[in-house]
Amino acid sequence: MKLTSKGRYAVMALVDLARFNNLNPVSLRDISLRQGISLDYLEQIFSKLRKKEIVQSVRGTQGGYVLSKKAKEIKLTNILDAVDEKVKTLQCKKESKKGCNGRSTKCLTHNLWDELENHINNFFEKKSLDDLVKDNTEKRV
Amino acid sequence: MKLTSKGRYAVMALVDLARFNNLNPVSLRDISLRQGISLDYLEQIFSKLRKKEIVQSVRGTQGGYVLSKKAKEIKLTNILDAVDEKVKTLQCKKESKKGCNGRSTKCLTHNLWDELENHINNFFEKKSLDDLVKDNTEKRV
DNA sequence: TATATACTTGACTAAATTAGTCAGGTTTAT
DNA sequence: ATAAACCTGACTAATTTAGTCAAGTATATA
Repeated sequence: MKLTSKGRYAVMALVDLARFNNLNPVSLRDISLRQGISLDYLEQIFSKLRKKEIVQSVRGTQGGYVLSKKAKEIKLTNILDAVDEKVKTLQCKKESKKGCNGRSTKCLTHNLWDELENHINNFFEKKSLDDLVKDNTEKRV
Repeated sequence: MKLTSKGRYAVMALVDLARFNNLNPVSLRDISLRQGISLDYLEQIFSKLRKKEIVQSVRGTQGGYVLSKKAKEIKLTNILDAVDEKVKTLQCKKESKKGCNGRSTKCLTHNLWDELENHINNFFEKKSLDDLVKDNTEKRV
């Protein structure tokens, strides 16, 4: 089980953005340089973040991205959701009709994966972008 | 982020095994049929479980597998560890020397992934095979 | 208004991982 | 003897990941 780069990058980029957000739009180029993430890849990621209204774009020179909401209101769930980085533990949900509907001996562990999903999502619900920025500034002070 | 089939199968198979463990060794063929998992794949999985001393094999006719310890003493961590289904959130740990050692602005989110790892592992530490078997028998009664 | 900066979009691809299959074994109860 | 069951290693198709590449559009500013 792993968290993929796309999800990590999205969070890293947004923390970076949030720290400079007060003043001007932040360009992907800057984020790319600071965080060491490919610019082209960042563009893909921000396209998704924009569609989910987590960031807003400002075109043209001196353009870039700004947060659509306050950092406190952006939860990790929102970010990871936006880039399709969901927690998937159950296969049987997809093919809902077959097996795993309580009758058969299959999916002895159905409840377990549900619990796990909740457990993880709970973590993501609690953490806001603001929490992460604070964690970081505290550490450097 | 997803839990792969190997991990799910390992847990499913062991819950199945644990339920019949009292009497005789349980053959992979039976587990394969009951849980709908390919026999060949189960053999790979059980090879790993055996190496980590979670199960013991009994060869020959009427052979199969038995738990090495009591179900209460087998935690989910142990199972998932055995089949290499660890929680991997951080890439930067691998290439330890580069970046992410506190100096650079990289890895603003380092602590976050650590926290997440702990959060998930905590869940796996608490759950024992016995818990899962009980959950299941309770449900059917 | 020319131009550089920066966002926008879609197609493409190499590498890695996953989820197995396949083909051969060896062991042992009956 | 023989069938049931474990044991091992090599192989592979499909999927996912982590990008790259190309060709734009929008706009601040000199």
